[in-house]
Amino acid sequence: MPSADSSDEPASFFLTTPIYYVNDAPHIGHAYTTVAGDVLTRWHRQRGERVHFLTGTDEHGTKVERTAQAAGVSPQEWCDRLVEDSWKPVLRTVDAANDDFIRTTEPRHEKGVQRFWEVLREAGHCYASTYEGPYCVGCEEFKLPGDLLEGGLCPVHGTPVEMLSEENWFFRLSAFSEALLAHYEANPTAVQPESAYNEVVSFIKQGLQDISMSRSSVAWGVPLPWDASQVVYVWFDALLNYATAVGFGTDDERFAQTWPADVHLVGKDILRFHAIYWPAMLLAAGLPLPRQVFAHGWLLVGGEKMSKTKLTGIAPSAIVDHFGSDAFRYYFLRAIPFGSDGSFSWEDMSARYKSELADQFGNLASRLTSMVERYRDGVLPAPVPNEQLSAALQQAASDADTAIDVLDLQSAINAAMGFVRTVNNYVTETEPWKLAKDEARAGDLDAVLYCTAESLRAAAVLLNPVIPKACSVLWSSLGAEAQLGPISEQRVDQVARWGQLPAGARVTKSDPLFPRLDELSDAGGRETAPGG
RNA sequence: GGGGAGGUAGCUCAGCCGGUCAGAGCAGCGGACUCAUAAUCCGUCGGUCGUGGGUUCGAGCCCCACCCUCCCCA
Repeated sequence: MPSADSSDEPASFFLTTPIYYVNDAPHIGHAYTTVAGDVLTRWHRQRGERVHFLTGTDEHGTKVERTAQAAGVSPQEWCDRLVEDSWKPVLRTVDAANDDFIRTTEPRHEKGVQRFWEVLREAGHCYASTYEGPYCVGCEEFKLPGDLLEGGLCPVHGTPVEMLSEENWFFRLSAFSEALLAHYEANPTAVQPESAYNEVVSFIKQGLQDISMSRSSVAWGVPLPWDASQVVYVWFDALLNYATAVGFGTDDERFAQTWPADVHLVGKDILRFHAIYWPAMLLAAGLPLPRQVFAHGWLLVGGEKMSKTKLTGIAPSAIVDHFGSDAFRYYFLRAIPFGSDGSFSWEDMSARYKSELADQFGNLASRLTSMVERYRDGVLPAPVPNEQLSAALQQAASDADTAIDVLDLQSAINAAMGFVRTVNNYVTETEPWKLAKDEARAGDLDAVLYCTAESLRAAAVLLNPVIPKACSVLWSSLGAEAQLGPISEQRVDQVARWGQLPAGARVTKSDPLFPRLDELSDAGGRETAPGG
């Protein structure tokens, strides 16, 4: 994305996760999206761009209302509790540095939602009509055809649903088929990966139907400004968070500066809402469309999609408590091509932790820092050039940066880790421990130690978006902090400039970056066993 | 019911428009080395490419049928 801007203003990058349904129990699927967004935004920050990373919670709807009632509290109290006790802690668990957290029950959101639909209604994009659909009396709500069990039974009650109708307001979605198609034909990367793009385009080609955007049977929601008997249907409320969070309806100037989003990260299950309904809403309002909707795959456990009901939902903390947040972040992005489904297993997680994080990366840091301490009293020798390592670094940095542009997080990580491999190889081949035994070769030893340290400096910068805690420790351990400033301010577009670590930097051996862990107890155990 | 994705070494996966395409990483095995978190480096074993047909001089790669998994729509 070359920004043709000639100004000195740093590019801005606005990225979102979906807002998570507050009533769900947070599992690793939610954390996966959040982590991917966090890594992307950290990378963009290290490009020197102004970044805005948004996440939040979706809090309206009958289900919330009902569970709150069952718990004997108001829906608002119920949401407050879930947000504070369940959702915000997940961000800390996975070490996510979001810039904002929007809740759909906040005034800034509700105001924006009302403003938005008011605009659409005035522009003639809404009309009253009758909605008819399968309705479960037990749930007191309409179901989507896809929600029903075999034979048209309610998935909650297992009882037959009835066809019921109510007066609703409709959004003229059908009016935007052409415009959406034209947009996607002109912007083939606006929905990624390609399979998602194809799905969206063929769905639009089937013809879009107007869609009910309000509900009269629900109380916990944003009231329509012109019809207080109805609330905005939860999706048409939730999607607007991306706009209301950056000022739509409350701070027009800020909104104009920030919108549109560069990337909406979504799970493939909610692709249609983001790639069809949402852009159509924006077209209706005359607003710019998001530059890209990226649909990532499912996390599978034991070959099955995770779900709360099947007990396959794993809490992020279950993994982080054992492996740490860095390993969590690393594993899911490294092991699974972003955009594809991927399987999680404790075995694979353990194997990658050990082989890649501990043995390849962590151990390289140990090798270098021990040798500098042992052979040079912890004082880094003077910079010397190194063709081979410079070239490898240049390539890795460029490959990683290119990969990030297309959200290929796996390749970005592989590029950095490939460089780590090169450096391990370099150390083995140059045999500094032998040089150390020969006074006459002190200069050669200096060179090897410097080149290895300088390579680690670069590796730390490149991996910092993914494993920030470990890289920060390494950064200090290399004595880089004092000379070069905080690692988070190191630019990825400058990382390949050789010779940044200065002579005399204080190198100290730290605790292992990724210590060996105890074997996980009982084979295949833990709470991951697909519980019968 | 319609549409789509996928089934390739023990594991996770690459294989673009058919002709060194039978590959990588991990695991396993053997060797080198000792700075290091028993780490590193090198070498190596390993697959009738879901099943059955077909097209072709030649097919994981094309066609048909079937089996299995998953997704979307109805």
